Amino acid sequence: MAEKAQTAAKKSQSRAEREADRRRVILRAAVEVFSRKGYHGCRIQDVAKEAGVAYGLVYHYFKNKDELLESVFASGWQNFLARVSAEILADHHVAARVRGIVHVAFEAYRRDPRGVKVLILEVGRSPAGGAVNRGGAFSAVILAASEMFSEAQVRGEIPAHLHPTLCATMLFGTIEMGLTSFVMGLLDKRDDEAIERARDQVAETFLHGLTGARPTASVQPPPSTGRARSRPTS
Amino acid sequence: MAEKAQTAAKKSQSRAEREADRRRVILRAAVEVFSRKGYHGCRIQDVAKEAGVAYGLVYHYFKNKDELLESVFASGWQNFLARVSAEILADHHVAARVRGIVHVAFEAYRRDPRGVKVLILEVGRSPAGGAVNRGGAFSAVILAASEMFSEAQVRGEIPAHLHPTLCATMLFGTIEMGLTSFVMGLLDKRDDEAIERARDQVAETFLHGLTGARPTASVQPPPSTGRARSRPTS
Amino acid sequence: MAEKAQTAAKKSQSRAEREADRRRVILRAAVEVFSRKGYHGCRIQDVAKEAGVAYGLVYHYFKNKDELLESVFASGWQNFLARVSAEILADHHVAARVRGIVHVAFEAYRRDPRGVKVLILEVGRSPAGGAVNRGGAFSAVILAASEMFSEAQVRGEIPAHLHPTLCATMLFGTIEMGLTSFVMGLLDKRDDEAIERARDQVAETFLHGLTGARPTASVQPPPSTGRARSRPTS
Amino acid sequence: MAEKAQTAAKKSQSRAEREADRRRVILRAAVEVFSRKGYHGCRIQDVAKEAGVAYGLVYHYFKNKDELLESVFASGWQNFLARVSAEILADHHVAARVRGIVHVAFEAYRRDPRGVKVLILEVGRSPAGGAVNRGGAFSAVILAASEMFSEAQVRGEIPAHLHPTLCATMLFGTIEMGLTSFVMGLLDKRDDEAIERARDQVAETFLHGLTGARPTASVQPPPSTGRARSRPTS
DNA sequence: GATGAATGAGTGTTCATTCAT
DNA sequence: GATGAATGAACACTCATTCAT
Repeated sequence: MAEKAQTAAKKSQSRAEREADRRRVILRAAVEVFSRKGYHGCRIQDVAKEAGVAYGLVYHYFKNKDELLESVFASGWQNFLARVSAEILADHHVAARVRGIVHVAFEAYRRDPRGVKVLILEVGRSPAGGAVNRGGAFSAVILAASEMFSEAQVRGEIPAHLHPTLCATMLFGTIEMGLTSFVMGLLDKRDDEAIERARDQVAETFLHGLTGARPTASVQPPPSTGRARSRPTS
Repeated sequence: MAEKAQTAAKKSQSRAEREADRRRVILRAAVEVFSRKGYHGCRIQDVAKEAGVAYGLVYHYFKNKDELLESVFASGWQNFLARVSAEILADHHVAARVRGIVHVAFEAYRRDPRGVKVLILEVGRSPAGGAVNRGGAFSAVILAASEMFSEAQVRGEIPAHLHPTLCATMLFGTIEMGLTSFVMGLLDKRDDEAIERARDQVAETFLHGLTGARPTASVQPPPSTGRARSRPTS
Repeated sequence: MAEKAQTAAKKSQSRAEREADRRRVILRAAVEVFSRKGYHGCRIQDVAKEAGVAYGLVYHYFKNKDELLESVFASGWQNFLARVSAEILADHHVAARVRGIVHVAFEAYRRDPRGVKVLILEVGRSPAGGAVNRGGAFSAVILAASEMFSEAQVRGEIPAHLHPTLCATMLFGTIEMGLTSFVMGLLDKRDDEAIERARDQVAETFLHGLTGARPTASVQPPPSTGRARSRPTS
Repeated sequence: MAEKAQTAAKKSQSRAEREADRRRVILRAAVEVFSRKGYHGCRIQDVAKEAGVAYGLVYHYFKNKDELLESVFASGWQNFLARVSAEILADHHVAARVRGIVHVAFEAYRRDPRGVKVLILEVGRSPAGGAVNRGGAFSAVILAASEMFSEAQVRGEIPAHLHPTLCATMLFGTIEMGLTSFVMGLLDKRDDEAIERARDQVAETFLHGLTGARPTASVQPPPSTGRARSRPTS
């Protein structure tokens, strides 16, 4: 009887949780496979094999291939988006906020290079109007960052003649290409310290320019709190 | 007589030239279609229709779809590569050279936005090891730029602690995202002046940073010669 | 109850067996279609339609068209090969063995004229180095038969000046053309007795020559055992 | 003027003759290519390249690919057919006539192995009703030979119980497979003496059987005339 | 829910044939 | 006549999606 109860408990717990697990496993596999072969270069079969589940099961959890990619994107992006938004909305000098954003991006890469690769290579570049409506989400960050820069101009933190949107895209462009250096093997992706140094260089160069960039203490405090004070601004 | 001359002219371009034309027409059509629907989203049929030629003719000039994309890339990239290389190898202060590179990139965009779009969205981001071995060509520019920055460090033009390769990728990342702003409609792609302003902002921000960017005279001389003097450096 | 049993039976053959059935159905359809239109003259679609399955299913069971033909060949040939080999290796006078081989061939034809037709017309004659490596299997029989004749020479059963390999090819050539007479409609393929007479004539003519051929009792015992005794040799 | 006349003469001669030459060159190339890759395995392009003429020229001389094959067949077969018919119609003992037929076949092979290969592998085996209506021509020989054997039965030269048509097909089957031994590399195709020995064995075995075959003088007189007398008849 | 066989529309590619020069 | 670019129908093969078990 106890056994039965336990089994029941186990199963009742499973019902909801085990399914969520399955879903996560498949999503994870999709990230792996997408990052290896690209969205168009892989078949559902590959994802299923990678996840260790049956072919058709993928369709139990995801309506179709596009939705799978969108889910990959959503699950990866949401997290990133939330963190970046937090940095953007923080009430710091724009330099600190830029540093925070860069920090978040590189931290995401350190934790999940594959996932970042897919976000960068697959989702980030699908042709406009493509299946994955990433434009919206991506634009959202850009817009938020634009407003941040706009606000910074009002505060007199950055020159008024700069186009805020362009500042925003440039920021993410610099970050992205910095990460792409690792993704494409131009820099050693397993060297944590190199990642940190790259992060600092990206932030400082973006802020002070190639000619005015200054070295920073290589180890930064975690991006959560009190950063603004601990990092000297401009 | 004029008629005869014309006929002669027409015939003189007959064989070889007209074929080269056809090839160019198809290549051009491929750029159009790729830029609209992406490489995977379009069929050879679409390219043929766009070019106004028969289905099979595409295969007369290109071995297969992959080679078509590669040719699109090659024909677009070569030009760009040559111009960028010229800037990189110019014997100017690094700031002037950076401005030159940015100039070339935006000029390319102004002349052929579609082509740049394809280069950026399709070729530039195909998964490593993909059919289009763009890695080589792309890496080549990065390396050349890296050396430029390395040299600039020796000359004391930029700080020694910066990683030259990272500088290079950041530069192209900034440029690319600056262009992507237009490609994705974040900025108005038909406003030539906006393009020029964006160009200047990209260059100046990259050189002097967000905080130190200064306005520039909006009209720049062509990137070929005498730029170093006419543009105040750092 | 009977119903239940039937259902059970149906289910007991479920997984593996039903798939093997499908495979066999497709293979059979391929034989039909190949025999009607030839390998090059038929499309996968035809095979699918003949088999009553969906287009893509053919590719579920066979890697491609070539493999399909090869499978047709293998499945048809293996059986025949085994039977012929048994005759070749039997410890009888060479005349008995020759009769056995002829018997096997004609029997195969009687059972499955279509299959034999495909073997003869399609597989047997594909250009050397073709997709279907039938050469190996075919050569194997020839070689085995050659050795049989060689051995017969040692035993003094046939003249020493004959080239054993040539004897072997001649034997199969005679058989094949004998069958081809039916395949091509020179003789009536539905007349079982005609088939038997032809079989005997082939064997006797091969053994004793055109000039020395003698009539044989038209009905032969099955080729398995005791033949050597029941049939007078040379 | 003389020059002109000569040129004219040259050209007037050419007009008809040079075209016939071209035609022959293409036909010859077709034989080559068919023998190498088979009818279905080669493209018109291959034939043109082999012949050293332009792509489209093939279509000036032959209506289409099928007609090309048919012409190959016709040009090769006609010759053979005529010679075989001559042998069949000769007023000799059937044994002499059989020897003559075998002789003709092997002679054809010695002169043009490639051509024979094509006749055997391609034309001889296309599915009934195929593009190449070889059936008619082939059947014609078979029928003629059948009548020969029929007549021989009336004369008492061979047993009455044999089916004349089957005798005919067997004869050609034996010959064909004998030649196939060379075509497929089972015997050395460059050894002229081996070819002669094979020829004799084929004839003698067919006539007197495996058990009754007797050696023959290896060198035979040319197959044209007076053979009947010079070759001892059974 | 889990499985993988079954389906069939879609598409790259080939190649016989035509035609303008 | 000679050339080879142009045409487009035909077909093998893929793979997302469905469905019976």
